Amino acid sequence: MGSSRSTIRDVARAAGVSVSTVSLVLNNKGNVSEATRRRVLKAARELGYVPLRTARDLSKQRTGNVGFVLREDHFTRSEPFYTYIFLGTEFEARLHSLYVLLTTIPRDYRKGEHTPRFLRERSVDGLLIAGKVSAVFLEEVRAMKLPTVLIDYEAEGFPAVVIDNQGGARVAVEHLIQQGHRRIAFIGADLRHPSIADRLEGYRIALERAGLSVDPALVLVDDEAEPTRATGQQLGARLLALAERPTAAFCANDALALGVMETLLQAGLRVPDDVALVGFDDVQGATQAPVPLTSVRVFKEQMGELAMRHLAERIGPEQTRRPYARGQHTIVAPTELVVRASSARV
Amino acid sequence: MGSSRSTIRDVARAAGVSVSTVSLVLNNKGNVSEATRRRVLKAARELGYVPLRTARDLSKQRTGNVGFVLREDHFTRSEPFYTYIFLGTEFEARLHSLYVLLTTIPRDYRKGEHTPRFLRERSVDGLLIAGKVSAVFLEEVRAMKLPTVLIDYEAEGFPAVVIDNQGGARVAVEHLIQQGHRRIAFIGADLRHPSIADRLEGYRIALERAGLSVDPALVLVDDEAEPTRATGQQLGARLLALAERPTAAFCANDALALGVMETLLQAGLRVPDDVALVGFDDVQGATQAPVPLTSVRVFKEQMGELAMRHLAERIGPEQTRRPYARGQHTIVAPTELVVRASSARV
DNA sequence: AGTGTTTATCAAACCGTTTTACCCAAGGTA
DNA sequence: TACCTTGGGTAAAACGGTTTGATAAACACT
Repeated sequence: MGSSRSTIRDVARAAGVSVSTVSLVLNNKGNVSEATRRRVLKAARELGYVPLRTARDLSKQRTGNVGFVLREDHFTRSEPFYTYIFLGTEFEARLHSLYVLLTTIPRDYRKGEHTPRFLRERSVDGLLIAGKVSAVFLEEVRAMKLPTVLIDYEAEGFPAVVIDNQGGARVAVEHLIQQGHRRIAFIGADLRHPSIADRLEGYRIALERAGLSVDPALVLVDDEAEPTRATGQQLGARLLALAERPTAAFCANDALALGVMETLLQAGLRVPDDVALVGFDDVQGATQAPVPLTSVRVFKEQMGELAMRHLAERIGPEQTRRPYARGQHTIVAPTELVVRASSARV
Repeated sequence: MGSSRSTIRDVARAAGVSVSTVSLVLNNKGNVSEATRRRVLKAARELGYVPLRTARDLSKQRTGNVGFVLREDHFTRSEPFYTYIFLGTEFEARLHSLYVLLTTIPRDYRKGEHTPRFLRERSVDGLLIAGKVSAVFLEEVRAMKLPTVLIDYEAEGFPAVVIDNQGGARVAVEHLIQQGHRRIAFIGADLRHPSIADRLEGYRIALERAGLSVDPALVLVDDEAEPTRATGQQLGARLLALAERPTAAFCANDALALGVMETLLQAGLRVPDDVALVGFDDVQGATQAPVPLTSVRVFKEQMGELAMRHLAERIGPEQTRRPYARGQHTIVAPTELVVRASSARV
């Protein structure tokens, strides 16, 4: 009936050694003869021994948890972008024997009021923050001196894992150029968001490298709007109204691109024949669009993995916490262009 | 500089009492005079004392965690149904001082291979399972004798929190009847899914109560398909082909309803004038449909809360674990009809 | 005054690990 | 032979709480 789980003492008794020896074996530490090591491992296996986390963590002076924070509106939006990132962190966490505590914070974060519980209770060894969050929150985190890694966002003093926005955009636009396009529009929203600004920069670089000039009239941006489908529809209308219409458009994200596409199709234009379109993010809806959308794919799980790995390195084991090495701070996750019908050869 | 966090001993010293007394005060236990109680609380506050979770949990012989398991494809689908449920559990967990460990399992779960880590390591006190999962997994869980609550799914021997599918469907159909409709179709998919079967049953009951007979020709079901938008489009076509067309349709979920709507509109019919539509779930897309969709709203966060509360009761404190009381097992979460344009008065 | 009962408090044991400091025997060196 | 090392092992001290059992003081009742 040996119902309740077995402890390290049981293993020690079964193997005929001391508790400390068992611990040493199980943690690959100290000098243990091959013979004893085997006896211990055998006993542990036979008893189905699994160390108790709470005991181990208490002893090791750590919590064994990391927090994953993102804005609620980001988490619940229909494109599961951050959900995939979370899954990536969860996957990598296993390799470091960490548990991930996921929590959301409101868009308009107020200090004490919304502080995640695990921060108040100090029951995480490190923190992952996904997406743009309130500066107030970042301040609070900074003050806690907790190892932290940002994902898909950047802020002074924090290491981060970000999309290669500029590179991805460049490749996308180079693709359009290669398809023979010369008049290529940029469709964007709020440029204060670093990702969008970087994508615009990638657009510029691609044009310049190809010896094409950047026509300001073709940079269609609504600086007050979010990069949504609705915004895309409006910008699509502006594109239609242009005196000299471009033959292609690179959109800062897929939502915008799908909005533009909708407007164009409704106006009777054809994609890609009249206007070719390329988006960014490769969301689920990209394949199901009326004209499947060429887009820049982002490896979301991979970003989560990279962030978690980086965080785990910072956390331990054994105050390995190296001094901040400026420049090694930001990890850039690669992208990939996925070509579909919306940019087929002219 | 008192850098490292303060312990219960610091508080005891500051308040001039023993460690045990501090513990008693902080847990509202035993007899403590009002004077000492205040001294202790004051000291704790001034030192910013927060009990260390690992220590507390080790001592209390619990882990302080509960697991939240759902299928990966459910988690990452674009309608954030389970995401909201998760948020509900997270919210309620705070009240019980529990942490929620979220993990996904694959659709085709294989025993040892995919077992969630926290189950192997036995580092949860209880388990929440959301949505349909592999029977193999449920077996494994059953064998662990871990307090468990299912959400939006049912299985023999497990308590569950489920949507009031039948009641919600009934109210939806009663609404259509009240609008003057007499020929009302049912649109559904795989009836093996209990929710869909229950919604069909609610449809039947509403008709019968109103003295209307159930016309088998109006029950449009594709038993081999998933309840998706695409399926809705096909069923919409079948509806159009009907000799005597119904004036309204109740759809087993919003995805189906939106598919039907698309087909109807493309065929030149008008909603609700020619055919009124009602869905179920009240997904995000319901408001943004060409004709905003009347739907049965499900309180997802609330379902999460209910499940977590129930689980917390089962877990403890103090072996409160009452013997299973059959009948108290299933908690039915209420629904609410949200009327929009798709079912406006005829 | 003596005897139970209740109230308020505390010392010590305990939870299951890791880690430290120490020990002993064997081998190597001067 | 006397004196280090070193390899292999252990007992005991953390880690920071909770809970139990004992105790002293205050109170109530004959």
